[in-house]
Parts: sequence; C-alpha cells; structure tokens
Amino acid sequence: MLIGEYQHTIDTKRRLAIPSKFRKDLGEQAVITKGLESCLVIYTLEEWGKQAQKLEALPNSQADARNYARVMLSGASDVELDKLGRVLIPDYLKNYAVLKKNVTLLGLSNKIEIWDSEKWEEHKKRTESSVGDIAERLKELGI
Amino acid sequence: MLIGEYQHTIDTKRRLAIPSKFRKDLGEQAVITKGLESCLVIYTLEEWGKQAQKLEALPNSQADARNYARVMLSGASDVELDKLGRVLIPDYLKNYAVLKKNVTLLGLSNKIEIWDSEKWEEHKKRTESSVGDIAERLKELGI
DNA sequence: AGTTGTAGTGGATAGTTGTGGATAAGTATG
DNA sequence: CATACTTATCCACAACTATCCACTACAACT
Repeated sequence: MLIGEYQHTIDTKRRLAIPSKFRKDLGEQAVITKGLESCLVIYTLEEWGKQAQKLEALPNSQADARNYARVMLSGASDVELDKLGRVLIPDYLKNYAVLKKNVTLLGLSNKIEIWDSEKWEEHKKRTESSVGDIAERLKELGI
Repeated sequence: MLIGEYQHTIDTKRRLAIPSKFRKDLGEQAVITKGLESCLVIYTLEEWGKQAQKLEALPNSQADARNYARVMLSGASDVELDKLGRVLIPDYLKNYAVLKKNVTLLGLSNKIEIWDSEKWEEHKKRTESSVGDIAERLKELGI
C-alpha cells in the first residue's frame, strides 16, 4: 500500500532495509532514482515501466528530449532486494541525496521517497507550518 | 534492464568492459555505432534491427535524411563480447567520440551510450541545471 | 512473565567484476 | 621468408558485491 513514515539506517556497505510493509509491493526488484529536493525515489518495476516508456517515446531528433532522457535514465538504477529485504544504494545516488546513516522512508502510494532524516525533519517543519497556505493554493488548481 | 551510470576504463588495447548488469541484455554480440553529441551507442542485435529499419525508411529524396542514414549505417560495427564481457572499440569510433582512458557508460533503456567521462560530467551539469525547463517544454509537447 | 516470531542491524566469507598483463595466432610489409 | 605489427585467447590480481549467518529489539500471543 506504500503509506507511512519509517526511520531506518544505511550501514557501512550502503545497504538499506526496506520496511517490511513495503516489500510485497516491490517484490524482488525495484528501481531507484533521483527525486526533487535531493531525495531518492523507489518505484515498483511496474510503475517504472510506465516512466521509461514515456522517455523512450521521446523524439530522438530533439536535443532537449535526448538530454532529458539521458539524465532521467542514467540517474536510475535497478536494485534487487536481498533475502532480508535490503537494497544496495549506488554510490552516486547516495551522494546525490547526501545520505548519511539515518534516513527516513516515506510511502507515497505509488512510490517511496528516501530522505536524509535531518533534512526531512527540517523540510517537514517548514512544510507543515505552511500546509494551510499550500492547501489554499492547490484549491485554486482544483484539488 | 539497461539503466544507470557506470565508470569504466578503456585499456591500451582498446578493450572496454561492459557493466555486468548489461551483459545479459546484450548476449554475446552487439552493434556499436556513432551517436549524437559525439558519443558512441551500443545496441542489442534486436534493437539495432529496429533502428536500421527506421533509417532505411527515411525519405530518400531528402539530402539531410540520406546523410544522416549514411553516417549512422556506415559508422556501425558489430562487436563480440569476450569471455570476460569486454568489447573492442574500433579505432575510428574511439577517435570519433574522442575517448581517452576514462569513459562513462549510460544505460538508456533501449541502448547504451559511451561518453568520455570528462565530457559527460560537463554535459550533465549543463543539462541538469535546465532539466526543469526541459520538462516544461516537453509538457507542451504532451509528454 | 515466557515464548515465539518478525524486523532491523551488523559482520564474515565466498564469489564476481573490472583491470592489467602475458602468451599465442594472425596479418601485413619489406 | 623473416620481421614487425596487430589481434585474439588466456590467466592473475585486487577490489568490490552477494550470500549467508548471528545478534538484538520489539510485538503478539499464550
């Protein structure tokens, strides 16, 4: 179902345990990639397939499209869950999101986000305090 | 699956190790050819078939199309993976892409691109900073 | 409380991967 | 034909990764 917030750790070998509640959704494989606000995103294979198809369909003759696909696809990595439900975070992704030992996993329905715990707390504080304002703005967009 | 970014080296005998995650997709043979932005592209035999078909189908009346097809088709070379999963980069392709020792391999779903590492870093920086703009423009194209 | 089970963390070992070099086989050139 | 030169096959090493097992903490249930 992919909801909830979990505190986990990345060990010295860059392994991260996926919350057990998320495992049946992911199966044995998943795709991890860069997200906005320098967090990481984990997709199910199915969900990633949809994203990849869109990127493959981009016109190869346009430089913009080529570059966009390059960044999006090369930034991703397919990972396997080991017997205990852990994944290996590639070095370049760990660096991108500036992950230290403590990370927070967020279940967001069709994807999972990984944040450095400190950064998430900070971000959450800022966001929650302005959640009313944001709701106002979203209403204007018809949500 | 062909996604992700890998740092490898070309040795003094122009051998390049294919990332092990890519090997099962390629099998024992692959096609390597020129790409845009002076990188190289590796296709599976199957995928190359599709690309070649597209190129052959280009309107023969247009000089641009003809030239593009010429460059792509004549530049191609089929390579075999040795027992350790390495391919031999032909000299003219190595020169075309100005490859030195350190190269970066990009998994782009249906193909693999090979860049000189320095050039890719530079290119990526420029692209990433404008990825938001690109996304906006692509949205206008209905993606 | 005691027991059982599960989840998260940490570490040891065996296997794989990437790289470099050595030797053998093929190709051209004088 | 001999020589230099390139290309293929094979092996060796170091670094990394996967797999396996152990330990602790917590929860649920009896």
